[in-house]
Amino acid sequence: MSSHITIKDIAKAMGCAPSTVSRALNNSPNISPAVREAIQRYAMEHNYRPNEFALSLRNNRSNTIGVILPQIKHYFFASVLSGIERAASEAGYNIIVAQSNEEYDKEVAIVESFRKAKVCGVIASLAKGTYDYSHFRRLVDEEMPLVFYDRICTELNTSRVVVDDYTGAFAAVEHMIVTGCRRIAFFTSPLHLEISKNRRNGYVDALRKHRLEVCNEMIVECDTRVAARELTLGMLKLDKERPDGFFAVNADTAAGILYACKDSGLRVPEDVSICGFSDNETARSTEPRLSMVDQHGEAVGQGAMELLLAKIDGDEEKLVYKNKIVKTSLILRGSTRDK
Amino acid sequence: MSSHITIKDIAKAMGCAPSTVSRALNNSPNISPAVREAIQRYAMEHNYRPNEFALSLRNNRSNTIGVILPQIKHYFFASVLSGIERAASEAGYNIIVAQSNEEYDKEVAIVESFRKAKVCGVIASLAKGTYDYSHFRRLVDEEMPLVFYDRICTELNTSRVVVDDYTGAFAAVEHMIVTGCRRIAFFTSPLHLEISKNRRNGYVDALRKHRLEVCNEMIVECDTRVAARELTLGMLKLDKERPDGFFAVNADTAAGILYACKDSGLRVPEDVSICGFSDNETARSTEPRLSMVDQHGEAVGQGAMELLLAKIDGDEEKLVYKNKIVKTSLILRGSTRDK
DNA sequence: AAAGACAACGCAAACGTTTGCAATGTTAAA
DNA sequence: TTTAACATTGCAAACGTTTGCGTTGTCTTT
Repeated sequence: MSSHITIKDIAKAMGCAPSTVSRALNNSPNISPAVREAIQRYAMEHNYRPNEFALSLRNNRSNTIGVILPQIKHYFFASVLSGIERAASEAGYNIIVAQSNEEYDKEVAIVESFRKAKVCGVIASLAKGTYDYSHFRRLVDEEMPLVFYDRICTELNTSRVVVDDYTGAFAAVEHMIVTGCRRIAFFTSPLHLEISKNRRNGYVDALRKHRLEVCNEMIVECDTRVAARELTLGMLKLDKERPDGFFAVNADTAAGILYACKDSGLRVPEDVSICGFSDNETARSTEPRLSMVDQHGEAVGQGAMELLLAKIDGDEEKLVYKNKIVKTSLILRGSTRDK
Repeated sequence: MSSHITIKDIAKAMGCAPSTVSRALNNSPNISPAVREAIQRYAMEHNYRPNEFALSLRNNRSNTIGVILPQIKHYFFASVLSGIERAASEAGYNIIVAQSNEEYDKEVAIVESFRKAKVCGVIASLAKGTYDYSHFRRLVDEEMPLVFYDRICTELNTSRVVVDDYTGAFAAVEHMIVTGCRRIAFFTSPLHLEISKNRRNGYVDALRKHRLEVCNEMIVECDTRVAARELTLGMLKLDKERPDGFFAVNADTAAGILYACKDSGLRVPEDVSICGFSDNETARSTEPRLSMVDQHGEAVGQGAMELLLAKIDGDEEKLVYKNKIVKTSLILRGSTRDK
């Protein structure tokens, strides 16, 4: 009883051929209005739903988009996924989701499973350990629409969505300068990463614009809370030369800095300003709460989906790759001073 | 060239019928070993992959499991999704993911889309606004394997995975008692929710076990940081009667309590102990960091997947519904005292 | 009135599998 | 040597669609 009605059933009931039913349901002009309406009404009444497998088999493509995330639990990626899901849902696509757990092998396996599932597009962010891109290259060779976000692959000609790291960092650092900071330290993740470079450039250019010295000792590779705490305590002992502002690559690091400052008896933001990249729950949970650069993960996800749809739908545009840069915004909270 | 090879292609190449190829690849005993091996070798060499659509069409079921989340961005749900993804991947299933955004209408639409996609099972957690369960009831009526997690539906006969709220709360409160607390307040989400009731019971029973008074003024409905802060400030003014311990329904609330205590000049944990339910980033970001009950979201996800697979695979077991209760664990950090 | 045009519909193949059954060929038993 | 049994393979239908092409039938045109 629950078994779904098919086009053949309708054809039998209406005394016509399946092809007629198909055309009627697809509003083909070759079907007389009377018949068409009768068929459509019957289909409606009997809650006809086309069988997706049959459609997929015939069109050789599913109605599905594959999404690869390095880690689902990570707030930024969860946000991106949320944005993708929303956009996909609006466009009538399903998404199948898989996480690489930052493992290259898993990433390769995922790509393979997506090919098997014949998804009609892939949205991906690279695992940290991925240096070989041949699995993605195969997708590109097969003309599978592919969009990278955040951790993009610069070797491949695909659309990309990235966060405006440079401008975000620039704005944050400039805000600290304008509100009185003169010696701003920068805690960064490894500088071979694209995002680190861009954020560093933003930091440096903001200093230069305001004619502040760019001092190499102020730029340190440090992106965990524990390390940040230690490092900060050391830097604050510099007494006269101590930083009066910190710009951190992520919220955890910023939190470590914050607590080190408080331990050192410094007031935040009166004595020291702190600002970080990548807003998340952590930044909203300290006291004072941390001023942060918001990456707008959901916008990234939505942008990726839009680019992907453009490639899926577009015909001649299929070969044109576009980049989208999602603007960040500076969320001012208690760890920086007001103007 | 990239177009995949089919069974027919192999048949043509080997000079036999497609059915023979099919049987050979499926290791049917009716095929002579020589032919079978030749075919398998050919298939292997030509990287044959069965067409999933054709399989799905024939079997009338996809190789996919639908997952419904209230909010992907929420840490607990992201953790659950991560667990589901891992388990599904190991079992060879794809997952399609959709979020209800706590909206009833969206949830209904998702269920419908899952039916269209003919997923072979559904894992779901209810949206807050869902009081009518007919969309899920339809799934059950159609014998679609269905498992609820966390926000379960008690009206329907399905497998369920829940967190052991009672024991988790009991353990947390008992720990505070054992380490010296005598007046413990409980900040809870609305008590009509199942989880609230269970946690309250754990709280009450722990007090009773240790012959402490259960005082109604100590149980307050409050589950946001801002409200918690206000409320705590008020309670701490009770001077002699002030609480010396707080148990909060979530991390945000616990953070609000923490900062109110510090504002009041009380030391945590020396003067006041604080413990919360649902560990997440927030709890790891305060100073001191918050002792929390960890819900083991990934275990919840994995458990849900296991129950679902049991229903999908099991034959006579298909109608047996099982419950799984995931044990919590108490993570002791700086907001409670040691024994 | 005959022929052409056109509207409306049906036939059948195709997408890639699986599987019940029939059709071979081979071997063993009588 | 005949027959039965069995191993091996092929045929064809089925899953639910879509679509090119052929077939009707009606209407307009000359």
